[in-house]
Amino acid sequence: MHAPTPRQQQVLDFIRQCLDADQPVPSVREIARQLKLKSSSSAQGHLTALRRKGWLEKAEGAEGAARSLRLAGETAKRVQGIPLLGAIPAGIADFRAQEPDGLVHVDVESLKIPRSSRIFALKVTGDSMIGKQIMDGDIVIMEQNADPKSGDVVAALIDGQSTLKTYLVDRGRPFLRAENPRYPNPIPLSELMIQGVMRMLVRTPVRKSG
Amino acid sequence: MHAPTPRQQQVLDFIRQCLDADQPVPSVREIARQLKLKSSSSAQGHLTALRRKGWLEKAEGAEGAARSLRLAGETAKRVQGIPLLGAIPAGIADFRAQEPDGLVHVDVESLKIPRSSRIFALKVTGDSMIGKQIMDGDIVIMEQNADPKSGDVVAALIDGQSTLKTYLVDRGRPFLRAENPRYPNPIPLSELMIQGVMRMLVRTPVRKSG
DNA sequence: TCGAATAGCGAACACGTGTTCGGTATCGAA
DNA sequence: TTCGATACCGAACACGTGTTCGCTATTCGA
Repeated sequence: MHAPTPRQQQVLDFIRQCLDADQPVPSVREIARQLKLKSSSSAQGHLTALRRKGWLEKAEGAEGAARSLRLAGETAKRVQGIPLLGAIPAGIADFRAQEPDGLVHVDVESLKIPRSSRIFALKVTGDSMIGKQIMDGDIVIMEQNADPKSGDVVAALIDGQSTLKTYLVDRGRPFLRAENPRYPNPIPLSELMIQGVMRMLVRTPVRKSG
Repeated sequence: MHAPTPRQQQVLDFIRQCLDADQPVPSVREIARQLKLKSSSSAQGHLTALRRKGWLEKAEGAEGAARSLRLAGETAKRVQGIPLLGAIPAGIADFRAQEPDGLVHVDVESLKIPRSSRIFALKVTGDSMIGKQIMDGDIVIMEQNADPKSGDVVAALIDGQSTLKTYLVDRGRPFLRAENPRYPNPIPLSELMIQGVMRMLVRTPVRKSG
């Protein structure tokens, strides 16, 4: 990807400035006006150069459409709002009714999860997974209805409470383990309900003030 | 805010669908075509109704501009592509030249970082921060030029290598500590260059196949 | 029964807008 | 020197596009 020339950089800056100000993408003539160009074709030249260099894109099938340019690498489709459920008091049937505590925005594409899967997020409480470097306050993104592999972290429904455990298979027998020496020993996977498999972890450290 | 009628809901759905597919906002006639309307004015009617009810907005000063409608409540772009730098071989001056290994997409708004700050991402290698529950392979999002508070995780330039350390202040004297008993002891913060302060951590566990 | 809201049609106007073409000029590398 | 990239102008074309106007029809309360 070639670097933009200084003049082309000004075009990029202006476009970004418009988007940051929550304005629509500027039109060719708006760009020309901003750069004090007297012809729209001058701006057009910079735009085609930037597209050739890969800094700007058009959505597929939007050729000729107004204000349809896009800054490369800033696509929106990658990101989804994921419902953040505090603790899950009941089974999966209640998922729809469960009021999310908020939304977590995550680059879903990087997870490589099939579109058909439902995704939800949990806020971790307690240190039961400290051995897997999962702390109190972390947010885990879970894929519902996924097959866990041995070693995966899963959310399991135990005594009406959703808790994180490590899913392990030993000689063909699956069981769950809490990654903390203070917690009870292996739990045989009998009638437990696996609610989801962890696909991502997000931590936002507490910000000190002052 | 009045509820949209079923027909108006279809318009909203179509607009959202376009945005999710990373397409530009549909034009009046594109909406008409989608709803199988034979006149653009029909679609226009729904749009004005939706604007009156508060479901759609136009950016200030964008009256009459093409494709400048916006779903209400979806104002600023929450997500940004953050350059992922593998290891930083030299000082901050080289940041611009540093070719990013990729982009990490993160909900920047949740970080509450001022717009003026530069943000970058590092892939963690090694276990030097295991005591802070940071593993090999994790990605940390750093804010450049930020004031670290005691206890913050920072990226510091030591011997031409960027490494993660904990920043601590003891009796007014700042120093760095690696969160791993096997690693050397506290490092006095003399001529060290703090490159950034950790604001977020993202972990994507390795996916087993089969 | 009247009126407002909803839903739709067709036509037309006035610009907005992307795009193309031909032309001039400068600068640095081959 | 020639060539390509960069940079800009002016003009023009062809649609895209938002918007308005007049018209008809249905539905649902008041």
